[in-house]
Amino acid sequence: MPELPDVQVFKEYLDATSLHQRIEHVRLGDPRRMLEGMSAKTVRSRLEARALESTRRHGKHLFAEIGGDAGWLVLHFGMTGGVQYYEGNEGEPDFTRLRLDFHNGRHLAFTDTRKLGSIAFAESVEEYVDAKGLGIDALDPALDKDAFRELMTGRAGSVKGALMNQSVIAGIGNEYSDEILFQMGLHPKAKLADLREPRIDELWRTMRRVLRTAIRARVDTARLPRSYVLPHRHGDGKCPKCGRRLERVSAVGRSAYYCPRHQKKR
DNA sequence: AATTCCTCCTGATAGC
DNA sequence: TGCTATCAGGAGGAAT
Repeated sequence: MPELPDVQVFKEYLDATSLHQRIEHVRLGDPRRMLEGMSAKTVRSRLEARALESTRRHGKHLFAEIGGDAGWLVLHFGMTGGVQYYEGNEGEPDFTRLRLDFHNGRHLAFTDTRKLGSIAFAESVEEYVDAKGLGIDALDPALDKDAFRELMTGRAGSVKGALMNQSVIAGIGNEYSDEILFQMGLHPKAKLADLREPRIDELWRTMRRVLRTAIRARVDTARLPRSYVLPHRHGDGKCPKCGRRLERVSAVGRSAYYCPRHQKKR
């Protein structure tokens, strides 16, 4: 669920709430395999008595720079992750997996109901991105039309599969790939090889437009343009263009929603 | 190289 | 009420 636009909103939320405050104490809440082998003690020692100084985002990963050249905290949100900054007397949110207690009595909670996210540390953003084999961020200015065309050329398989492949382009998941395909009029199983150059260019423009529009809407479905399928993407949702019932098909191991009238295989 | 299937996790929901 | 099955869909790994 948290895809590029959601994580961008989390980033801006951290920027507005959690920077430059001394971390007095760190608490972990049943993180189990979310620490990828790290001990709770390691997590505490890397954060306590320091502060978060800046943030970056790459694809679906959020990075927070730890003051004193102590590297970066890396958060991945899985399907149910989120962040919440709150006053001391409000009580910890449910499913808090990592909690930073700041000097000013406020707290930052990283919550994740299903624990499919992760907490890690990295020496630098580049080092982490490289180690994980992540592709270029979908909104990286360096991913221009030519670079995108190059990435999409010579690939077998579906458009959806390429968009969702984090080692090709980082940031797009099931929901936003559905929206991009809907805006393109492409079926979830449409093959990349069936797209000619002008359509690839259109895909690049559509991808960027959809992601930027979602960020501008603060990922609030009520604020998305009327022409977007995202708010209708569920069991008995209707196509915003024609009112027809959306269909569901399994594609790239996920449930893809699409309008059978507007989305074709090529 | 790409896709399918399985696993990790938990909560919401539907059906009996 | 309570049990069971299914779905949500990020990502890694194995099999195809």
